[in-house]
Amino acid sequence: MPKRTPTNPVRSRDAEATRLRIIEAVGRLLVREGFGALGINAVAREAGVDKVLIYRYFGGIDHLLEAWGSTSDFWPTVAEILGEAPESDPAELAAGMLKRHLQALRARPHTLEVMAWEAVTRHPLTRILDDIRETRAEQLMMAMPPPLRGVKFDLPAISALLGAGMQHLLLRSRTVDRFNGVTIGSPEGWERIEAALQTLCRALVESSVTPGTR
Amino acid sequence: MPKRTPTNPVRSRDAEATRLRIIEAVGRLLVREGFGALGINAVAREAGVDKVLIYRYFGGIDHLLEAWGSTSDFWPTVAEILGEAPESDPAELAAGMLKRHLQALRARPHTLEVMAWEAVTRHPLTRILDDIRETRAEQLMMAMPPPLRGVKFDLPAISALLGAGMQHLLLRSRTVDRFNGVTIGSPEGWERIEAALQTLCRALVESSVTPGTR
DNA sequence: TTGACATGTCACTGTGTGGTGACTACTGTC
DNA sequence: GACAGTAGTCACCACACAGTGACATGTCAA
Repeated sequence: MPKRTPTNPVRSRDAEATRLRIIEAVGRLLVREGFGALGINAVAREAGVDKVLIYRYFGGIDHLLEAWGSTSDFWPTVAEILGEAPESDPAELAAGMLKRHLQALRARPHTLEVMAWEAVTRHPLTRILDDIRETRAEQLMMAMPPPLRGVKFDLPAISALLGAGMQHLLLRSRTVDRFNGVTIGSPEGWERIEAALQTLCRALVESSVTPGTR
Repeated sequence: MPKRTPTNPVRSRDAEATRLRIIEAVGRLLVREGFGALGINAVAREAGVDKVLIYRYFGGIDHLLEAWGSTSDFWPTVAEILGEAPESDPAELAAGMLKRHLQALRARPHTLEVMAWEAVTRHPLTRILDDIRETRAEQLMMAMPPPLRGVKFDLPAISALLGAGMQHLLLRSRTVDRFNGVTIGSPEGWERIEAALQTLCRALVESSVTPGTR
């Protein structure tokens, strides 16, 4: 039996650094090519690491993604965009959320790019985002003044609308998809979304977001 | 050399019907699973046809998609949504386009689902949609009253914004992507989009779209 | 120094994919 | 009926992928 000797030089031998390199490779890959390009081989190539190490350290692409999700600054940014401290006035609130969206969009387009990919592909990570959305929606709902609380002013719908951007609602309309009791695709679902969109727009118009203002 | 005899029964022997079955399979697959699931093998499976026939009849997946695009009712619907006959009043126009979007969304969710997929994946078919958008944008631009024509009221940006939905802009922001002279991702690109969005919202608010009205 | 363990490398399997060549069987024309 | 052309079937190739087993080597403690 021939003795096998590695042709490539053995690398750094620093497990923690290697883990980090892998996770960072996930982020780069995700931002550059989206979830579709995410695979064991691709991540291994991007990180300059043998794919066996990915299996050994993370146990597979799903766990690797979870690790990325819990270490990267992606989810906190999402939470921030979705609205950490809701204002009391619904008009201000809607306008504020949209403003945050636009600001984040301008400052960190990669983040929302990944958010959109997530919404489109309905990746397992979607569950995490859904949880964040739901929590934020409840917070916002509770922050409403009593006459508006959850009756006509459809806060969950607005939150969903802004949460991952319109595309989330546009894309998943076919499947029976539920968000905070709104069945996306049903007539009353669309009516609620229409109403929410209108309210949002009114708030935006009345807000301080004007052209040319930075 | 052993004589080869087909184990499966030979099928209908109707080329036109087979072509149609293949094209219809593309539509079903696209609606059900999106562009990501679209492949020679998948289409062949869906159509119940040997993939060799796809190569022979269409010459590959790209040409097959073009054939689907030119025979299905997808693109006419897109053109309709993007606005066939622009109104003269910009507020009416923006509101009308958004109303058409919402109506189409409610009536035919599959169509916009495919549109969104197209926007996300930047599939070769995107070129076709871009052409439609550009044409519509020029039409709308020309239909503007003189004081508004192409100065502050950013019609191409609005058209793009509504064209494939917000997701188009959200997703492709990272790459240097040009639409009607607006470099998506550049500061002035975002400012124009912001302004366009605000104008759109004002138009929507002033339009006849009110909650509960059908 | 020696041994255990962790870290990294290589080789391999199985599966799915896009794509092509070669075969069989049907159909219409002369 | 013989023939050509077309429709359909099968077998195969090269490639990329996810996943696993086995080997080599560095590190650290006893």
